[in-house]
Amino acid sequence: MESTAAYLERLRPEGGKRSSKRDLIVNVFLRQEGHLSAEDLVDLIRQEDQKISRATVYRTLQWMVDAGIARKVDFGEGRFRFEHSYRHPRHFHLICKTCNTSSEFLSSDIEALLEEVAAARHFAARQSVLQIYGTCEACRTGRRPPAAPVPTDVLFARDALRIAIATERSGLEFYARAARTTKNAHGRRVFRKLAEEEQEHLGTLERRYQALLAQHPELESWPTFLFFKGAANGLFAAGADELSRGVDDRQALRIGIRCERGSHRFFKRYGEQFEDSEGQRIFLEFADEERNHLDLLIREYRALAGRRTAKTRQAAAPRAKATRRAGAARKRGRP
Amino acid sequence: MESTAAYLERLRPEGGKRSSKRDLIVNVFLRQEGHLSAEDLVDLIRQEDQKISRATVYRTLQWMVDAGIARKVDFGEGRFRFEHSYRHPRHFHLICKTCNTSSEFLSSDIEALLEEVAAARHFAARQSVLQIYGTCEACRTGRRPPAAPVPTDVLFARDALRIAIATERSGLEFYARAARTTKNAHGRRVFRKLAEEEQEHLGTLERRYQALLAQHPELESWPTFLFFKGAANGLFAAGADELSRGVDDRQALRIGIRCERGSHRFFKRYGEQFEDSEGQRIFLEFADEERNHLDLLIREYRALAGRRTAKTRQAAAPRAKATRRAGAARKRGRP
DNA sequence: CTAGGTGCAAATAATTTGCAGAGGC
DNA sequence: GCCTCTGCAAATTATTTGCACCTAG
Repeated sequence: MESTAAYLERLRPEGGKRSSKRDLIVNVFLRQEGHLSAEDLVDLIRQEDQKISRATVYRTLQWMVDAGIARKVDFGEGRFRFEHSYRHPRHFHLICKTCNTSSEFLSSDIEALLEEVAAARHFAARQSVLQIYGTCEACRTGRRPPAAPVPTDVLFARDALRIAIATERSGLEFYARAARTTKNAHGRRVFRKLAEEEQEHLGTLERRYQALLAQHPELESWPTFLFFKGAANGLFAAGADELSRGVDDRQALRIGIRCERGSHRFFKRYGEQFEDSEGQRIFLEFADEERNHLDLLIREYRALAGRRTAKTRQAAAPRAKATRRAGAARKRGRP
Repeated sequence: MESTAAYLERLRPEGGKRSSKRDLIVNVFLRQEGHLSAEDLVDLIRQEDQKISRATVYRTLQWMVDAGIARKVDFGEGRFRFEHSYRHPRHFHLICKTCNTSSEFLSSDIEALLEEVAAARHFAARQSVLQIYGTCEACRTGRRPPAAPVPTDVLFARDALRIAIATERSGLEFYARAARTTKNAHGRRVFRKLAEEEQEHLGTLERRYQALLAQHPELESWPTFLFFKGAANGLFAAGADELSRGVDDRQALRIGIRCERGSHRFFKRYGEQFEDSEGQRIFLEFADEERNHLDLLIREYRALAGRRTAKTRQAAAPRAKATRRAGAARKRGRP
């Protein structure tokens, strides 16, 4: 995992000079978890160095924002707060007006809808700010939230893994069922192979999830950070549903392709947008895995469609539609 | 349609005194369309009365916010802007950093996802702020946007009508197809009756849409304000799709019930949340219409399920599931 | 030695407040 | 007459800037 020192070295702008003051401010800032106002940070700094000027803190904050180390956030309080990007993915905020705390979440579904809105208006979106104001659970019930805070990137990784696991699990179920129901011997082999691959991926993911849990024992007590309906709950579940209504091997393959494509997109989206830390590695790896599934499915689909086309060409001939679809699938596959 | 005077009378707080200064400020403010800063408003006011103090403008803005006449919005500029609620539904913002203009949209799908996130965190949401920052079409292409601005509530009404029309249209298609495919004579009558009702509603809605268009000739040149996939594109289209794969009358009714329930919820959501103007009336009327469809479908479903249950009870007996579902539907229906 | 970096104090910018007088009910 | 509203000027708050000095490269 990348250290704060390596992270800073990577982001430090060209032509700047080192300075012990700035280093102190940056280090104190990166040690914090929450959303600090400039004043908060001045107070923290003053605990270690009485003489640092407010102006220097402001200037250093601006420097960090320019370098991409910090993000300036506006909770409508009439002043800005700052959060660091180190091991801290992009996110939205829930802001409690009672205790003035904020918690974070990310929703892939919302992000997708935002993109659609921007596209419909021909608007080149660069950044989205989403804040839900209200009262948090702790303030309404009096219960205190769990003690030790978990870094956001860990929550992100946890949820990404959960989504991946759920996806692979329903994928496994889907292919296992397909293997059971198909009458065609080759089809059975294909689906069984796919089911085995899913089984293996599933094992890898579950081990990784357990490892993450071992590192952060309280991890599971924290609420969902990353919301996403697109993969497991949406696509694969619908696919399994369609399957249970009885489809042929070709349709089953097509459903599989649709599902794998959806989850590949999900992992790619978040892998690419990750600025730092473990997250990017995990996600791009998942994206690759999904891509491999997709390729396999497309190859199989192509072969199956070809065989069918040949067979039906001998008998009657109304399979043109299926052949065209196979052609479209080929175009989207690898060369 | 409610006048500004009636609107103010309704919202004016108890125990306050009239004042010609405040009246002037409020009236000038309500005449504006965009998002004004306090300074903008001072400049506008000074054109009509040189002596009005900046402090009074600030105090009046606060008074309007408290009364619900104005909303304070923060575009991250370091100062607040204000927009009035008169004929101006809740919305989100697209903010162009180049020309500093903002345009508005609303997405029922995003709002639904926000509610889910808040519920998952046990967070009592009171208000959501969503801003997409970037560059607008006009700034990128140099083309100027259409001249005469259309009030937001009119755009809202237009899109609501479009959604309603699309919903009714696919509902009509759905029922017409169901009437055509069912073998059962009673089922044919039921679906034909439903199709006729949809036809009539469709006519009403289309006339209303035309009337709105007559009032605002440039209306159709404005981009979508209200985004919603839940009704026409989502539910009914999926329903029609299911139907085309061949379902029996009972299933068709169940699909209809699901669709009508979805669109009823949509209209109720926006009808209830409307603060003012035409919008609320239109939406609640739509909600009622959808509710009537829903009731009719539930009655028919109940009757059909009853008949089936009686019939199958005579022959074999594995219909318990269907009867239980009919019972659940009854609970949700009117007494 | 020289371009940044820093501290201090003053400037700015948006908004609020204390207070004395004006005005509606 | 009382209580609210208004104008003016001063205060407050968050942030930036001018300037003289300091320090790393």
